[in-house]
Order: sequence, then structure tokens, then C-alpha cells
Amino acid sequence: MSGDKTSTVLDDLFGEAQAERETIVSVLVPVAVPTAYTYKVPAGAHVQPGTIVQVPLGSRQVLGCVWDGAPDAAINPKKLKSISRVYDKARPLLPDLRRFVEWVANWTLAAPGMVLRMVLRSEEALEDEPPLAAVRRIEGAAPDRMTPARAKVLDTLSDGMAWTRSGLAGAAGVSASVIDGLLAQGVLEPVLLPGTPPTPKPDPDFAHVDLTPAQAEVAASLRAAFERGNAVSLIDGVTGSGKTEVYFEAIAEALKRGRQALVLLPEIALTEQFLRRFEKRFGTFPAEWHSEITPKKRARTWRGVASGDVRVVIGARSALFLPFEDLGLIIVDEEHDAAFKQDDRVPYSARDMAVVRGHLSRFPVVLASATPSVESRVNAEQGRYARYVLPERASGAELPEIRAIDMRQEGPERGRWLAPELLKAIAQTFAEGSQSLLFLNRRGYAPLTLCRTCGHRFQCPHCSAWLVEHRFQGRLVCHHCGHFEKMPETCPTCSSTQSLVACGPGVERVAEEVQDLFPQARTLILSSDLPGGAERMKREMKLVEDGEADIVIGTQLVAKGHNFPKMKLVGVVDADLGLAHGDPRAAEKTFQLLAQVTGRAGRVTGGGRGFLQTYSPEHPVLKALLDQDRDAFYRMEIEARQAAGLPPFGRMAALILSGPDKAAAEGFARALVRAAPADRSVTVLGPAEAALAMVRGRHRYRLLLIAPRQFDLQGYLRHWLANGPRPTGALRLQVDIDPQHFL
DNA sequence: AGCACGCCGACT
DNA sequence: GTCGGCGTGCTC
Repeated sequence: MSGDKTSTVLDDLFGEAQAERETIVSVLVPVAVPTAYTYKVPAGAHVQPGTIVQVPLGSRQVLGCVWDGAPDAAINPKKLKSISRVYDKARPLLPDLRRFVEWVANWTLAAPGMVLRMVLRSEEALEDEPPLAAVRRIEGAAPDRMTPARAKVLDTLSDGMAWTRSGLAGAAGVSASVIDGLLAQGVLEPVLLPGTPPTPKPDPDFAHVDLTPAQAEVAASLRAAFERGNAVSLIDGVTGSGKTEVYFEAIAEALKRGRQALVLLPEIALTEQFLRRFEKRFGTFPAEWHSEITPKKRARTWRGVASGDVRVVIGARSALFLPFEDLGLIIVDEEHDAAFKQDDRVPYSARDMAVVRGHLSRFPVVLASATPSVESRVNAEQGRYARYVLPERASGAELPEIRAIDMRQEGPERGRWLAPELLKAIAQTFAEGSQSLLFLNRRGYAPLTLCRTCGHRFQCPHCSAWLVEHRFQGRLVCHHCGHFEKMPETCPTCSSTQSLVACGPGVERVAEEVQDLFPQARTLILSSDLPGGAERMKREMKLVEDGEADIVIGTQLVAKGHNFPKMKLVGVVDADLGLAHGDPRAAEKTFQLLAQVTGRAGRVTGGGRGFLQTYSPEHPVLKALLDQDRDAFYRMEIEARQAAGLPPFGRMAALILSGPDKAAAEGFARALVRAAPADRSVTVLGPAEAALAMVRGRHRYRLLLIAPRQFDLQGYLRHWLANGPRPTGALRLQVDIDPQHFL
């Protein structure tokens, strides 16, 4: 070509000009600073907004992301450092995700870099996956001696595929040393595989789906929501109504449209059964994402999500920050669950931020629950969410019949905890070969121990809560801070022996009573504090599922999602527990818990029965449960909150003010107090969770404000969001404020 | 003197 | 979030 020489000269000139005028870019770094920092781009490196880089920061190297907007030209050029590495194998973070990071940072009052940190949670994912060491049969080669183990290996390899050493040993049912032997003999050869092949894509048409007319109608509405862009739907269905099947249809629709889908679950324990159901419906497993995933799998999923190889993710709240290539749907299952809230570091509600992410990227979000949160019901009633009700069980089984047992009149004798009527029902259920569940939200043997002689009560030395006796462990335990001590023989105050008495029941004590009265029944305690951890829990849940236990005594973990097909009877040992708490959400939490736990009865078979042992059968929360009238509960609760001056969206309006400057934080607090009318000033108080946060927190001065009805917190926040800058260095919004009104 | 610990500001 | 500098107070 004739222009060869000229273009070379031009290139040189251009290169020189570039070298003289060094390029600088904004880089967001994972530290608590308010803005992106500025770095030089090394010659020859190519970066764009979204590119993931490594940069020097102080004395260390950190991950960062090239950010939007002009770099800060006011920074002293002598201070500027160079990007030390460009991760060109990793996909740049897309604009939608970057906007989401900024939105969450703005909302939670966290530094944007701290939110970015939640995105960059797998350093391994930024490199190409290292090749996998494997073995393959060498055509025609044979071992000197054929043994049964060797034959099994060669048989497994007969399809000509390469296997990993451990995978092959496992598949052939031999030890890995057999494979080493065959390698040494030159029958097998080592090969390198290019990482893991992508998992097969879920097939939206894999299974024949048989929906009830009610389910089909909701499924059709969810499919239609894709046409509306950013619609939020609330599936409000009784326990056993088949919400999962319905939202699976929304996932199928997302897949058919070539979009990715994300399912958020409140806790890891629920993923197991979800995976099985998903596989039945879509023919393959979704990718999993939560804190217990191994680094390798984590990296694979992160990369797969970014490249689009992974189509569906099921995960805990942190999955919300995965770098999806083209996310088209988020499902938030058990949307009422408090586990969606993160209280430390960046304090956010994954349910609310899911709605935000859907809004920013214009895709549908589905919230599902048998007991929706009050705020979601309000959002639905006020037209922000579409609400779909599934009032009946998909199996056709009728809902359990629920009865109150008035403990003032029909209670058990002294020192016993189960009323005669409940015992009779347990005996019947046992006789017909079905399961009973006794629910008591109290771990251990007894919540309080005292001395009969001198009245000494065992109290935690650190937090003034009663110490709970755990008889299996022979300990007194504080459920607040974890402090424990050995159960003493004598009273520490008056030294009397045989004088300590247990007051009130825990699950261990109820189990003792059950074993005493039904010695021939197989009883099982399900409580999170028993030794053996998650593995044991999984085993025992399976035992109950398979009908290997007759009477189960459990704490609140039995209320969550597990399917117990043989469970016919549920007895709530103390239905009043939780109603008396000072927590403004006590009624809601109790309603949800009791509705979920009684919903276990006869879920598959029908004919379930529930009993609530109570001293206050007239309490409106219990009445709503007894009457099977969920709407009555929500009506009552929304009215009660309005009367208490809580905001109409049903959530506590709270601000946590914190910062290094105590005077500034207090000054701002006083300004807030002045802004509220004189008759009901802003109350400055510290509920238990805020107090705990204060003790554990790194900030030195912190103040919790609950704004009463007169204070226009919403208006203030709206103004603040629109007009920046922050009133103090570190003002933190509590996770309980609903972002719906700001979208 | 030597160092553990907590506090505090800086980090581009 | 993490590091380094600095002051305090205690031990070898």
C-alpha cells in the first residue's frame, strides 16, 4: 500500500502525543471514600468505564472499576498513581450495574466503593479459568495385567472422553491409585481440559406443567408483566398454594425471551429442595450463589453470569450484586423474611433493592409469600404492585382447621405444658400413623432458673438477660451474647443444694414431657443450637420428610419452607410468645410465624389440624389466624400503625445518625427534633437491635431517631436525595425505609 | 527501651 | 476497609 510510510509516521506522532498528555480516568476503589479516585492509564493499556482494574492504594494493591464521569483534574498530578493491572479477560461491568451500585450507595448512605465491593466478591473470577488436569485412554494401549479394578476404569473410559482423576475414580468405583498405576503403565495419558464446560441451559419446555386454573391465571399475568417493563408483582398465596410452580412459569418466560433470571431465597437451608424442584421443571440445575459456595464454584458462576452462560441463579441476598449480562427477572421468595436485610457494612434490604434493580433495568420483579409483609400489602393496595391471590391449596387439600386452647380454663396441670385437648389430638394423630409438630420458639430446657431458697435468678454478666438452661449440654446459656457457664449444683448466693428450679418451658422440656407421655413414639427435637450443625439439620429434616419421626418438637426453623408430607397436626405451645414484645413489628412477625407453622399441617393430604395454646384467645392476631382471615389481620395492622403515627407504607421510619464528629451528629439530631412540631417531639431511643449495632459498630457516636407522624421524613429524604450533599459526614438510613416512594 | 493497644486520619 | 503513625501505659 502506498500510504504505509505516512501512516507509520502519523502513528508515531500520535503515540508521542499520547505519552506526553497522559490519560487519567476515574476508578472506584473498594474503600469508604465518598467519590471515585483518579488514576493514570499506563501507555498501551485500553480501559473504558466498567473495566475492572488493580490499582495501588496506600501501601496495598486493590481491585477497582473504571468509573463514569470525568476524572478529578484538581488532584495534584504528583499524587497520581498508575493503574497497575487491567483485567482484560473479565467482562467490564455494564452501565446498568454501575447505576445500580450508585443507587444503592446513595440510598444506604454507604460509600459507592463499599457497594462495588459486593460486586467484586470473587477475585478468581477475573482471570480465565485454569485448565483442568485430566486423563484419557491411549488408543490401543493395554496394561500388563488386567485386574477387576483396571477393567472397571477402562470400561468407564470406553466412550473416549477425558476424565479428571478423582471423577474417574469415583465413577468407576475404584481408588485413585488404580488410575496412577494405569498412567505409569502408559495406558492412560494426562491431558489438560479448558476449564469446565458450561452447564446445560435450563429448558423452559422440559416438563409438562399441570397448573390449576387459579395458578394458570396468575402465571399468565406474570408473563404479561414482561410487556410492561418494570412491573412488580406480589404473589400472595396460602401455604401449599403452589407459588413456586407459578413463578417457575415466569422464569420459563424469561428464558424464552433470552433473558437471565435470579431467584432470591432468605436462607441457604432452603436451596436444597429448590434445586430439586427446579431440575424437575427445567431439566438441569440453576447456578447457586451464597456464602458457603467454594471459591472455585463462586468464580465459575460469576464468570458464567457475566458471559451469559449461566441463565438462572438461585441465591442469597448477595446474588443481587452479580454482574448479569442480561438480567430479565428477579423472584424474591418468602419476601417477608427478615433475612433479606443486611445490617452490617452496607445496610440494605435485598427485597427492596431487587425492586430497584428491576426498575433501573426495566424488567419485572416478583415477590412471593404466604404471609406478605405489611409494607408489600400496602404497596399493592396503593397500586404500586400488582397483587395476585392464590386462596387455595394446589393439591386441593383443604386448609387446616385451627382451634384455640384457652390455657386459663383448659390448661395442663402445674409443671406440665401441653393441654389435655392437645395431648388427645397428638395421641389420635400418632395412632393413625401421621406426624405431629409441637412448635415453641424457645431453645433449651427452661428460659429462667431460680433458687427456691433465696430467690436468686441466673442472669448474664454481660447483658442482663436471663440465662437459659440447656440440659443436654449441662449449661446455662445467654441467648443474647452467647455467654455460657456450667450448670451449678448449688446456689451461688446462698449455697443451698437441690434448691434450683427451672421456670417455664423450652423445646427440650416439652420433648421431655412428650417422651414421658408417649414413650413408644419416635420424638425428635429440631433446634438450631443442637450440635452437628447444618449436616445434622439436613439429615433430621430428611427424617421428618420420610416419616421417620412421629412427634417433632421444633423452634422457628420448622416454619420455613420445608415440606413434611406426613404432618397432620401442629400444636403451638405458647401462641402468646412474641405478641407482648415492644417491637413495633411484633404483631406482624407473630402472625407470619404462626401462619407459616400452622400451614405445615395437612399441606399435602388435607385434614390438618392446628392448636394454639393461649392465655389471650381474644387477641386480634390470634383471632385472624383462628378465623383463617388473613385480610382481617392486614386491615387491623395497617390501622394500628396509622394510629401509632407510623408512616402509611407500614414501615418504621428511622434514621441512624453516626459519624466521627459527635457534636455534628448531635446538632443534626437536635435540628430534626426542632423540625418536628412541639406536641410530639422526635424521640431519641435505642431499641435492642440498634443498641447491638452500636456496641458492635465501628463508629463511635451513633444515635437512633424514630420520626413520629408529624415529621415529614419522606419529604425530607426526597429533598435530600434530589439535592445532595449529605448533612453530616456519615448519616445512615436504616434498612427499614421503603424506597418505593423514591423510584 | 520495647512493644501492645487504641485512636485517628489518609488513601487518588 | 485497611494501613501506618502516634501517644499511652505497662513489662522485660
